[in-house]
Amino acid sequence: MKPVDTKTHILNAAEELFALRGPHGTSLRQVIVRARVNLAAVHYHFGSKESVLEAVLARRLVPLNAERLALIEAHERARGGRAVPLELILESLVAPALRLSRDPRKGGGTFMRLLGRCFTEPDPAIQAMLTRQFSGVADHFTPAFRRALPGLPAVELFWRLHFLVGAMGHTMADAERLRTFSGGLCNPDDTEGTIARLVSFLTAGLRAKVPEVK
Amino acid sequence: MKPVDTKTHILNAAEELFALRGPHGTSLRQVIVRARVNLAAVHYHFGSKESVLEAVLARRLVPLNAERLALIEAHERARGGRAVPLELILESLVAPALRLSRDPRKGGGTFMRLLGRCFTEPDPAIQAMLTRQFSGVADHFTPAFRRALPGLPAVELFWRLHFLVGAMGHTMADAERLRTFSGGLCNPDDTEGTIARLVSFLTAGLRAKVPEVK
DNA sequence: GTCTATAGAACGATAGAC
DNA sequence: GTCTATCGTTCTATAGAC
Repeated sequence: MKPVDTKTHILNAAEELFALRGPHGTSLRQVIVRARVNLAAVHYHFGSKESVLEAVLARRLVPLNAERLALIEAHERARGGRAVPLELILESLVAPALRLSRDPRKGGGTFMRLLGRCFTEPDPAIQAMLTRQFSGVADHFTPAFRRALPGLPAVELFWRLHFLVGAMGHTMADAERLRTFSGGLCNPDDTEGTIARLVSFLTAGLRAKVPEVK
Repeated sequence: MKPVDTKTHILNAAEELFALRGPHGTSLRQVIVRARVNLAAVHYHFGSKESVLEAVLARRLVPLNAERLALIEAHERARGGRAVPLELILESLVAPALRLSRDPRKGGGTFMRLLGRCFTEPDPAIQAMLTRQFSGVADHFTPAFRRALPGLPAVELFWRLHFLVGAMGHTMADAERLRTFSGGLCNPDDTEGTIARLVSFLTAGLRAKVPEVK
C-alpha cells in the first residue's frame, strides 16, 4: 500500500479543477490549495503549468489507448487476416473510454470532461498533446475501419469518422447534460447500456447510404 | 451604408479572439487592441466581460435559431398535421448552422468554433446563456423527432439526440481538423456536401436497430 | 524535496476629465 | 461617448533558506 505522494496529489487536484473550470480558467494557486501542497512544489515536480496538464492527460490516456489497441489486436489475431466486424472495432474504441469515464477511482467523468474540453481548445500546445497521445490509435483504427467497410470511399469514411469522434466525445464529456435534458429519463451511469447504444448508433451511421450530392 | 460603430468593432474582435483562445484565455485588453477602441469603451457599452460574451453569442444565435424554426414550421404547414420526414427535420436543424459556419461575412467557422467551445465550458454563466438561446429550438424539434420516429422509445430518442448534438457540434466547431486528419482528402468548405453527409449519417443513426442490452 | 517570500507582469473594473 | 489614469487583485515563475 504505497502512500499518495505530492506529485499524485497535484495531478488529482489539477485533473479535477482543469475539468471543472478549464485549464485556462484554473490557476496553479487553486490547484495547490486543493492539493494541500506548496506552490513551489508544482514547479519543482512539473516545471510549468503546461507540463502539469500534459501529465494529467498522459496518466489516463496512455493506459486507455494501450487498452484500445490491445482489444482490437486481439480481435485481429482471432480472425487471422480477415477484416474485424465493424461492431467489434467500434466496441474496442468506445468501451475502454466509456468504462474509464464511469470509474470513480480513475477520475470518472471528471477526466473525460477535461478531455472533451481539450478537443475544443485551440491552444496549439494542447492540440499537440492530443495529437501525440492519439496518433497510435488513429494509425491503427483507420485501416481497420477501411477493411470493415470495403465499399465506402475513403473521403466518406473520413467524414464519418469525424462525425463519430464528435458523438463519442460529447457522450463522454457531457453525460450529465443528458440526464437533465431527458428529464431524468436517461441514466448516464449505465455504462454498458451507453456502450451498446453508442455502438449501435455509430454502426448504422457508418453503414449509411452514401448521399448523392457531390 | 451605415458605418461600423464601436460596439460592432468590439463584438467582431471579441468573437474572433474568444474563438481563437477561448473566453477565459482572452483578456479584454487583447480585445480592445484588435478592436482599436479604449478599454473603458467595453465597460461603457457592455458592462462586463461576461456581457460581451453573451452579446457575441446572441448576435449569431438569435437569427440562426429563428431560421431553424422557420424552416421546420414551413415543413409542418406544408404537410398539415402529418409528421415531417426525418431527413427534413435534420436538414432544418443542420443546414442553417452549417451555412452560417461557412459564411465569412458572419464570423464563418470562427463563431462555430466558439460555440462548440462554449458547449464544453462548465462555467454556469455560460451554460445558462446556451440554455437560454437553445430552449426554443429544443422545445420544438424534440416533439418533431418523436413524431418522425414513432416506434422509438423516448429513452432511446434522447440518447440518440445526444449523439446527434455531439456529431453536429464537432463538425461545425472543428471542420479544419478533418482536412488535416484526412490528408487534404476532405474539404470542409464544401458546405452542401457536408450537410448531405451529416444528414445521411444522422438519419441512419437515428433509425438504427434498438440494441438488446438494457 | 519542501518551504517563505517576492519579483514582475497582466488582469477586470472604475473614477472622473473632456 | 470617449478618453487617461489608476486601484486592487491575481497570476506564473523563481530565488534562496532549511
